[in-house]
Amino acid sequence: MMHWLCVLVQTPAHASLGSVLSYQYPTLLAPGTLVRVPLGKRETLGVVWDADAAGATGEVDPGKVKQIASVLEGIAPLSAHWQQLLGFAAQYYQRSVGEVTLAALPPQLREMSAVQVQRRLKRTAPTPPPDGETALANAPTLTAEQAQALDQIQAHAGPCLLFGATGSGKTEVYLQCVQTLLERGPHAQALVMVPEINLTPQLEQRFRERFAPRYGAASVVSLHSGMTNPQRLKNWLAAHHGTARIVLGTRMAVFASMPGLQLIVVDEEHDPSYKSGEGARYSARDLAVYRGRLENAKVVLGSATPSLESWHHSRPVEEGGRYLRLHMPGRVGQTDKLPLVRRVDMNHQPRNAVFSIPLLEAIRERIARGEQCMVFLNRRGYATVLHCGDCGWKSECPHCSAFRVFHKIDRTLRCHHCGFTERVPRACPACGNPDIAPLGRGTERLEEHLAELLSDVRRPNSITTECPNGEPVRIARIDADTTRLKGTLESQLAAVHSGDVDVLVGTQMIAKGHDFRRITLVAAVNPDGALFSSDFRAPERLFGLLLQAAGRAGRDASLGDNAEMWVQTFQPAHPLYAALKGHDYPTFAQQQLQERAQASLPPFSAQALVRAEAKTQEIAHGFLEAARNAAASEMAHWDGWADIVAQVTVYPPIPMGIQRIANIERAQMLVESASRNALQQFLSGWQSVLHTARQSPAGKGVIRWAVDVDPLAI
DNA sequence: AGCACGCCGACT
DNA sequence: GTCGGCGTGCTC
Repeated sequence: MMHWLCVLVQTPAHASLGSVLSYQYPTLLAPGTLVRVPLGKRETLGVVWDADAAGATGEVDPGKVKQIASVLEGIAPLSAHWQQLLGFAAQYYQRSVGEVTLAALPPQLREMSAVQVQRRLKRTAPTPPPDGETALANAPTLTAEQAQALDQIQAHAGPCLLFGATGSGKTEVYLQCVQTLLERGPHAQALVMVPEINLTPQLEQRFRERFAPRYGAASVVSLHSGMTNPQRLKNWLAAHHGTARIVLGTRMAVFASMPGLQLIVVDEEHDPSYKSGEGARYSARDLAVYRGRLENAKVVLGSATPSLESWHHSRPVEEGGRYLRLHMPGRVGQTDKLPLVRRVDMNHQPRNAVFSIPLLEAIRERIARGEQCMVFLNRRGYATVLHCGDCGWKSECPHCSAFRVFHKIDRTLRCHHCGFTERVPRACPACGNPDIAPLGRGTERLEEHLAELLSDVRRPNSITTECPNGEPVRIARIDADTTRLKGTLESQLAAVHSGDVDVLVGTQMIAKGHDFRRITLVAAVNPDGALFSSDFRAPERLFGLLLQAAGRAGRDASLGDNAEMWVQTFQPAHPLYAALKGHDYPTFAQQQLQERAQASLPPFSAQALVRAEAKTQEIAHGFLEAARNAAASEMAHWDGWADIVAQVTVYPPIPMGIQRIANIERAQMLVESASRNALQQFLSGWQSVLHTARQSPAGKGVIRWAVDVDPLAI
């Protein structure tokens, strides 16, 4: 007697073949069992999802149903909760459940036969028994504020938003939260997520120091895409089998199989890195909240500048809030004084000045005192564009609708979108004028400019004396260009820590996570751009970035009293800067939420985006337009769909911000609804319409299309 | 997505 | 005469 089973396989989202296939096996396999199945001419990894209903009702040709080739013995079936999480993610983000599920498993598992898996499992040394007797590494005593936050987290059933200023000691709260939880039972597990791979090593070190003495070195593992496939498999298995008690990782870790999961921490929850940009465009933060409710695990979202979504969800319960908001305004073990925010009105500065006179003066003073400064500019390279004054030529990228950036260091013009790189022409390629000039400035030019401005300044002899020792000022630059090689970021950061650097110039890269103890001045040279961006989330990001940057200043108590954050702006009266001056996120958030409510923007509405790529803008537009029309003309007449379609607005397609990248034209179309539920239902029905449109003449020439639910950038 | 089959140009 | 280009079509 053969049992029929539903098995998930990895099929692309838009393939005509579904991702849930029927197979046979002599014995009934538990849902969640990993198997190898024949698919076409090859054999592939599959996940048993269910007993086969389609087979039972005769929807598939019985003659076509093949047999499961082998079972991956030794790997326990994935839990029902895990299946539910992946089912939800697939449905919510409009992808096939097979694609999402197989993508959530370690890549190496997909390439291993049952025998190889068996060998691999045997090779894994039996984990050393946890020595429950050894004392934990000394945990610092919590401040009253931290202790209170911890108590409330323990007592509260739903998700918590830990709103804590930079330096308020959020990580210590996470650590102790994890600690209490691990002591609750020998199988309890915690998941801690951070936005970037860069941040995992220091986090791992901190958790290891605290927990390895008691629970063993194997109790803490990381999961992120920077690891080798064998490492990832090893750590995934450790999480799946429960030997790893603490899993640290980036957004992908939200899918880690953790049978004893009891706590999920999402640090820097506002960070856009939690939103995946390809495949299923999931938000690991949102899935963490879903998963927490599903598995009855505690969820802690932490940030000094929460996303407006989370802030809104943590409004008082009486107003409908669903998260508990916990405020930690103080800075631990440091000066209580927050850096003073100073706005420089650039309208009253010499025209085209990059550094205002007072800012430059302030930087000089700091250097003379042996303190460090940090200067931000969110644009790498030397100049944003090369320009010919005679004929008006500009360094456009031939493959993209964007300018190539001038990199002086290797004298190249580089497109930051497609990577196309050429040597800088000697003369204007259009008219031969040898006098082509750089326009706009990036970090490279800023570094050079600053070096000129500070060429007369000499470093002090040591930190303690103010006598110049004759050495010129040292300026370092950290951005994606200087850290391309692995390990360079670490060595550059070390140079800053050791005090070898007086001024650090960089992109937002330097604002995140790193504690520079001797930096007392942080300056944003030209942050105004985000105030006038068409992206309604730009102010939120800017505020977060500036506040985070301000937090880099004065982390050393002995120097903290004069820590300053400088903002050069042409809009000194802008409410964003006013709120920044008061380090007042709540006021800023309230202003923003008011604007969003008035404009019916998220979180007061739900959005999705359909993006299409094609050889021409007309094709991309045509496809989107066809799908849009079909929503109004066809879907509205489907039985019972009129109401749903009526609750949803599909806006006309528009070219994307950067229309063309690497010779591919891109267009997008916004879908909006006051009801998240209606939007969800609409999208699930619309999926087939989009498929049809892709097949129809209008879809001819479309290279790719994708739905992005809850998009971060529009 | 893989991996076939399938029909037209330059090589031992 | 074959090796090989990537165009369309199928996979429980």
